[in-house]
Amino acid sequence: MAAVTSADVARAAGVSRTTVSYVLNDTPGTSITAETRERVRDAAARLGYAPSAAARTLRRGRSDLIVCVLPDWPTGPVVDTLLDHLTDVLAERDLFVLVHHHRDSRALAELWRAVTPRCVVGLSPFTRDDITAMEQAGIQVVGAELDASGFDAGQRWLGRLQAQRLVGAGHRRLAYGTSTDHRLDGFAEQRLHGMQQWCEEHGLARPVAVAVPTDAPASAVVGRWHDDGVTAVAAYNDEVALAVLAGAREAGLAVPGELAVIGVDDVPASRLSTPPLTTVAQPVAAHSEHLARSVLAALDGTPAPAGLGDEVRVVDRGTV
Amino acid sequence: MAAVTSADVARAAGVSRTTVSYVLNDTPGTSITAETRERVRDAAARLGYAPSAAARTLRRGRSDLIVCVLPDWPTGPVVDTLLDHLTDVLAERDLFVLVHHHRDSRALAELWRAVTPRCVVGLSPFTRDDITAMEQAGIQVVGAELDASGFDAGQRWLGRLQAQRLVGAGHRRLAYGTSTDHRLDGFAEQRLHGMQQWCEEHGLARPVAVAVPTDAPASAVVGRWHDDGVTAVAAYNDEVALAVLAGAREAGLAVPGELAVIGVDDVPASRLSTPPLTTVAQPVAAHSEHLARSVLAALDGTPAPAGLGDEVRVVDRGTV
DNA sequence: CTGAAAGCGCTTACAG
DNA sequence: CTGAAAGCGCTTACAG
Repeated sequence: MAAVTSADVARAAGVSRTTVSYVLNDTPGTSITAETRERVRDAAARLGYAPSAAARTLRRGRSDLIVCVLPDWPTGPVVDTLLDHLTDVLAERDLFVLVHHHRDSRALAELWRAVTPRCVVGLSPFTRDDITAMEQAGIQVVGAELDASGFDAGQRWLGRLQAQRLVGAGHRRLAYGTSTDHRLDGFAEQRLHGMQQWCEEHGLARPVAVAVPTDAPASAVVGRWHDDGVTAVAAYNDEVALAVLAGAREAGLAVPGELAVIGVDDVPASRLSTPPLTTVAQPVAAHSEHLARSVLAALDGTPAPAGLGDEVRVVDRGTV
Repeated sequence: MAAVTSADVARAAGVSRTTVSYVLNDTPGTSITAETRERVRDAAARLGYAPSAAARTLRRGRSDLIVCVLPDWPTGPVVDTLLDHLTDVLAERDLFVLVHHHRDSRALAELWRAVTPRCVVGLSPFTRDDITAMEQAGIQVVGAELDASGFDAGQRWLGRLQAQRLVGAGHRRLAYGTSTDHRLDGFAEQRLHGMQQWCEEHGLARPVAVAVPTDAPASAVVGRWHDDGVTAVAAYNDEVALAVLAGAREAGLAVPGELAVIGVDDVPASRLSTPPLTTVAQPVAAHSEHLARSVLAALDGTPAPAGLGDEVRVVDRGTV
């Protein structure tokens, strides 16, 4: 509640606001007596001076803030890693990362009335309108692929890889187990799509998606798959895969003998099931590095780094 | 990069900046011609005018931003729920929530040079210094218990409850399985402490904590416990409990016959193990509500809501 | 080596 | 019903 300004500090130290600013910002090229410096610092500390971020930002014409926009996904270790790395890298330039959990309730544009960051980083593609609004507000935009196509391709690749692995193990009749969390529909669609593409290219029947609740063993779904002659399931993620696995156990189906299962994410729990889960691991470290480099490139006006290779890999364990 | 200001809009619309501000902010009590209003809005849209958040904040003397400080914990569904609810509640007052992932690398105080929110919400207790710095910067502070004592008591309660449940099932020799993730040490200590307190109060041997890696079945640890005569394990959380469970299976110990296990969190995966995991569920909805109310109270200057009751409860399933 | 002054872009009494 | 002017708190040429 204080509201101590640089003028108060100046008065208390018996100098001008100019000097206060120079001292407190360590402005180079100004030689101010050690004694004066100390007087200023003392006064600032004594009064509990905290410069106004708004005034600073207004005057300098740019902010030291980077906002990272998180889509409406469940957060977890992957996003954590991304964010931590970004924060570390940007800390070296005295920049701060703040995270916005974007929900559809309010347009993103509203946010820029409350804060104008130097740069906005998106983890999923922005809409054209959002991009326009940010650019007009003088905000740099960095997206994991601004057009959705690269982003989607990455997702499809996961599905392709799952299909490939399953069929490589001799399966011909595949099913897809998707999540009941609708926030993930966009991903699930692309991953399923990739799997279907791959199957089509290899002359296999088109796999169908079934929603698998993850709050209980999915024995009913598993039973139906078995009745339909399905011998292998690609799951949207490890959580779904684990529910399928538990369902198979309840239904008395041998894994991988009677039903093969492959997940995505390589979460810690995937090593704990019996048998341990075969899954597809996403290259989190590479993604983090790429994102950080992209932001730096945008900030420096240098060309964006090349797109990420498809460094996704299958972690072979016991369910395929 | 544009840099369209309200002056540009005023010029384009043939009015003063005053009028632009009135129209664009729907300032009540000003009767401006419908025709003028339209001219202003048109000009703003045509030029892509985005008001400067910094100038707005500086002039009005307060920001529409709330920063939520997240300690260095792994994020997950619980934190998500908290944040989403807070964002929803504050959206009704045209306030925005931004999240700061706090890492020890930089002092929190540095952040207030880049942004000055109206209010900061902490999910874990702040240090005295941090609180002072925020108050001096004119920022309101809301903490889940500003002094750590209430916070710690809640954690200890979890440990007490686990002990109580285990002993209620007839066990006399208990062990504690803690996490290897050191970010959680603070919690783990308190939870263990609570369990030890309870045991002491009931004349039982003091349980010892053992770190349980969660990236593989914990058969070695389980074997040692068994050799020591331990018949029941309280786990730091479900992830640890699941590793213990998998270890018991590998070691050929019957659960709960030869080894009882109880977790904390009630994560989805806890329903999928065999047997399904007995665990302690934290009242996330109640916590969210309480946090949101606390922030509102701070904003309105009304008294803070009463502390949260200990609405933690045991979810009985198959491992005790 | 230090200070007086301008100006960042907005909002809001105050005049007319 | 609309505009000219002040001022939020800072930084930074510019003078001295």
